[in-house]
Formats: sequence, structure tokens, C-alpha cells
Amino acid sequence: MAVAEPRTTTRRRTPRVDAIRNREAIVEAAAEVLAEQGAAVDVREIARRSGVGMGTLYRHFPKKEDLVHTVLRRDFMTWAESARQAAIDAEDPWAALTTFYQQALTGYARHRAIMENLALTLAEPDLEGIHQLRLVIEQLCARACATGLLRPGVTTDDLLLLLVSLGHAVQITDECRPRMWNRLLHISLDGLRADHREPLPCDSTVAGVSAP
Amino acid sequence: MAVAEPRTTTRRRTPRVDAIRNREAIVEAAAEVLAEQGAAVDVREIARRSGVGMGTLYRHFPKKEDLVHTVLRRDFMTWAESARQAAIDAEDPWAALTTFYQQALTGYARHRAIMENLALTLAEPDLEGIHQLRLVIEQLCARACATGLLRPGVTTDDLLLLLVSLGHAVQITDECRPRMWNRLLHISLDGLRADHREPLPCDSTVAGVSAP
DNA sequence: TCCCATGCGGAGCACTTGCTCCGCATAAGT
DNA sequence: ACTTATGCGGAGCAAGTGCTCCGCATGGGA
Repeated sequence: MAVAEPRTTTRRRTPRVDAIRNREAIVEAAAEVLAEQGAAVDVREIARRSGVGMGTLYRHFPKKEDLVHTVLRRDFMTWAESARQAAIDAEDPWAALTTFYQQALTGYARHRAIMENLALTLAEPDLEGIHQLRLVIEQLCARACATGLLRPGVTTDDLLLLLVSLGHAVQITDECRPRMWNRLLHISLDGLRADHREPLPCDSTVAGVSAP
Repeated sequence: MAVAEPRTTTRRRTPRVDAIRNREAIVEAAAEVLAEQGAAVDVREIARRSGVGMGTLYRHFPKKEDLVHTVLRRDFMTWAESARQAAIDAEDPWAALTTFYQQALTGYARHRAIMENLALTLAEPDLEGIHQLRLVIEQLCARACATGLLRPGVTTDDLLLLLVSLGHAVQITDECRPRMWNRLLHISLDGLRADHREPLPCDSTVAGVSAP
């Protein structure tokens, strides 16, 4: 069964080399453009930058969404990987947490398409890379919590929402007031420390608002 | 000179009543739609809701931008006014600050067009309403600072950026995790209190990673 | 070298959206 | 009632964008 027919129905198993090259060029160009301009970009711009025609682009990625997802999965994976590494290298749990935010906000908050989709970490982390990132933050949270440095009751979702929130602040201030967000980060991190009088409101951690 | 010509060139000083009615209907409908869907909405939708034709809409507001600005000015003014009132009513400066954030995030973070434009408070507060809102926050900041409750070095811009940042968090979590942002607000407000060891980084540098 | 399955390019279609144009309706002054 | 400046409606234009179609080029097996 697994024997390939010799001549009549020669199914090619591997794509042609130019097709592979083109596919990579498309992803590369798309990554650039998505980082710069977000997912609302014109598909023609991606085709232009990758030196490829529309037909080629749409054969490799039948929907714009397919291309966007491919790129986002790749970039989120890269991010998660580097974040995990940085977290491992860090001396103590608290340093790991602060370093993570610093790195994330310095390096990835400029990636517009990533920031646009980061909110999905909270709703539906279906994209593989997003899930990986979530796992890293979960670990950071657990470690900082275990050492008693993190304010009791702070959850992974809190840290994620803070990331999304600050990511937006970075995008807003990036051009007109560079690194102004750094002050906000300090403020938020201090609010995350354990030395506070009152506990956090457990408002609706689990969709809490009482049902009608 | 100021005498109006009697019949040949009767310049009407006041517009026709139906024109006034239409204009108001347009603004009303636009305010609704902009709050729900943001400024990227189709102009036809506004015309439809206000029961008016495209021609009418574009005579009153030659550019879509004109209509949007008119609505935003109105809504920002309303917001600033109610915020000012609430701040005056508050018992102490800190309560005024927390109440402001609560009210802003509960009531105005759902206004999509307002949130989209709130970032302008930091860059170019040319819209009159935005400037008014900035003044309110300036007062809140000054009062809380004077009583020593606010962390030294915190500026009006910090409070504004926090507002923008949290506003985004509200929009993100509004549907899937209602009021989850409340926890983030508590964290941030605690970070704003005066009882912290280290001072805030004075804007740029700090941030560890050395400049080239 | 020859052949053809596989892949390529980009004009063009379908739809959206900001804005205009112009024939028709009517408020309001006489 | 009559007139007309003022205002109205909505079809339609122009530009942008996702996606398709089809004639042509070519990698790679023989």
C-alpha cells in the first residue's frame, strides 16, 4: 500500500524548492509587516515585500487569517521560549517576574499584531504559542507566590491582564513619551508585592458576579 | 452697516427648525453608535439611526471627522463635569481619587470612541473636553499629593496613563470576565500609595538594560 | 533533452466605506 | 396662497481590500 506508483500517478511527496522558498519569504515578510502595522494591513503589501504574486500567497495561505495565525504562532512561540529562558536564568522569583515584564514591554509591546491578539490569552488561548506564554506566566506566578513575595490572591490572569494593559500603555506612549510606561510598571509591580494591608477583592475571579 | 437688507438679499440668520432638529438627531445617533462601536463605524449606520439621508448628514458635518469631534467634545465635557462634581463631593483626597477611577472605568471605559481617543490626553489635548478632563485629574493629583497620601513623584501624566491603560483592560475583559479589571485597579492604586521604599524612576533610564 | 504536474503572477471581481451630486420638498416671509 | 431660499434623500462615484481565475513558466523526473 505504501509503495508509490512508478509513473502513471506520480504523487509528489515534497513540494518544489521554489514553492518552499516562496512560502518562507511570505512568512518572513508577513512577520515584519504584522509587527509594524498590525493585522489590519493590506495583503498586497505582504505580497510586495516578499516579492511574490497574490496567487502564490493565496495558494500557500487560502485565507489571510491563515497567514496571520501562522506568523502569530511562530512569534508567540519565540517570545514564550525567550521568556522561559530568562525566567530560568533569573536569580530569585521576584527578579524573574520584573525581568519578564521589562523584556516583554521593551521587546514585544511594539509588535502590533501580537499586542492585538494578546487579549486572547484571557478569553480563548487556542493559538499554541499563546498557550505556551500563558504557561510561562503561570510558572512565574507560582514561584513568586511560593516565596511569599507576591501579594496573596494574585492569579495568573491578573498578571496577564496587567501585561495586556501595560502593553497598550507602551504602544500609546512609545512615540510621544518614550519609556514613560516604565513608571507605571514600577507602580504596578509595587502593588503586586505582598506588603499590603487589605486583600484583593475576589470580585469575579471565577465569573463571580452573582447570577440574576 | 449692521442694517439687514429688507428683501433682495434676505440672509437668514437662524437655520430652519427642521435643520436644527435633524442636526440634533444626527449627533444623538452618532453618540450612541460611537459609544457602541468606536469611530470606525460606517457613516450610513449613523444616518440610518438618525432617520436622515446622507446628504443631510454631510451638509451638517462635511467630514466624518467633524461629526466625531463634535460628539467626542460633548461626551468628554460631560465626563469631565461629572468627574469634577464627584471629586468635590468626596470626603478625602484619596477617596476622591479611587472614586474617580471607579466611576471612569465603570461608566466610560465602555465608550469605545472615548477610549480610542483618551490617549490624546497625553500627546495633544487639543479637544476642549479632553483638556477639561485633564484639569480634573490634575486637581485630584495635587490634592492627594498635598496630603502626603500619594506616592512622591507621581504626576498627572502617570494618572492619565494609568487611566488609559486600565480603560483598555476593561474593554478586554468586559465580555469574558466582567469586573476582573477591579483587581488590577486595586493593585495599581496600592502601588500609588505613599508607603513604598524606592522612589519612582524619573522617566527614562533605570530600566536596567544599558543604553548603547 | 523533453514533458507535464506543479507552481506562479497579477488583472480583475465583489464588497465596504467615505463622500458627492442633483432633482425634489418645504419652512417661512409676504 | 404664492414664492423661493433653504434643506432633504439616496443613488452613485472613487478608493481600498479580501480573494479568485486562468494563461504562462518551470522544477525535476524520464
